[in-house]
Amino acid sequence: MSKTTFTISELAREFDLTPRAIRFYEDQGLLSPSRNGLQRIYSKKDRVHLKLIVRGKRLGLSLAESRDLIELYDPTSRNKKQLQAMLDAIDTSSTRLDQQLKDIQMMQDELTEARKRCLKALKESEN
Amino acid sequence: MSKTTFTISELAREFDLTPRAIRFYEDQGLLSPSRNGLQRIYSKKDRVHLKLIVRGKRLGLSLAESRDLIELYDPTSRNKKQLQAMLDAIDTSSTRLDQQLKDIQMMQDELTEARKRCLKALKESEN
DNA sequence: GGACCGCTTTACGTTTACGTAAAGGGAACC
DNA sequence: GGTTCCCTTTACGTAAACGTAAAGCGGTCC
Repeated sequence: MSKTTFTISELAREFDLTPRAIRFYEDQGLLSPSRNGLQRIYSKKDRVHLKLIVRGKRLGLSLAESRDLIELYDPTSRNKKQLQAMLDAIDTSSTRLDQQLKDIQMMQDELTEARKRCLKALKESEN
Repeated sequence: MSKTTFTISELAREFDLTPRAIRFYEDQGLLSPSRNGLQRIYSKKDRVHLKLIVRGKRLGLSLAESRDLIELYDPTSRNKKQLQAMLDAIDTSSTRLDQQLKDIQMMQDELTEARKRCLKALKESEN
């Protein structure tokens, strides 16, 4: 049976963050751990949220944007208007990801060229 | 014959930036326009640099990181050690882009699932 | 020659995402 | 009961990336 709760330092180690950062995410409404006295107790759900946060960070999302994405996770107890707004948000996110995909492709191409030039310069310096 | 020089507001419009931002990039060493008196005159090369900057921004790069990438463009007048450092930097960048590619793939998958759940909730609300 | 326009510099302000003390709670070990 | 951990709160500090006045230069249109 796998672990179901985590301390702040466990999660900090796992995701290479500081406890300070994790508390800050809670402050910004991205996490909501339960408590044992003063100590925070993180659930599997919190861990999933953290995973989304660090992934978002690698893609340049702000914490506010990651929070919005996290909130897209659960469509229950929403009215029709809210559901339509969710669909729009999903489309916007997806469009952005498509653009990032193109950007990555172009950057990779340019890096490949840069590498070629670099190797050429290395060869020419060895004469 | 295509345009070879640009004013700051032309580039600002083209890349959807403010003149203030463009001047800031120069301040940080990413651009080096020539001058006509006080006025800045941007070359095609500057424009290419700007394009790299905004692309980097979309991928979450800092200006310092974009500046490093821009400097990878020209391997001339570098010694062997510098060329080796350039190759390492290229590898590091490429690895990061690979990770971002995976992140995008996962996010797209999750968005697809979120959309499904959303549509399902919409249907169920229409009974 | 005055008004406007676009560009300039200088400089202080702002947001985001934490870092970094400082001071304390609580359980565990000796 | 003292020390050691690991956690906590409060609060001020900081780096990055600009925003935002304020004040001035230089050409041009009327």
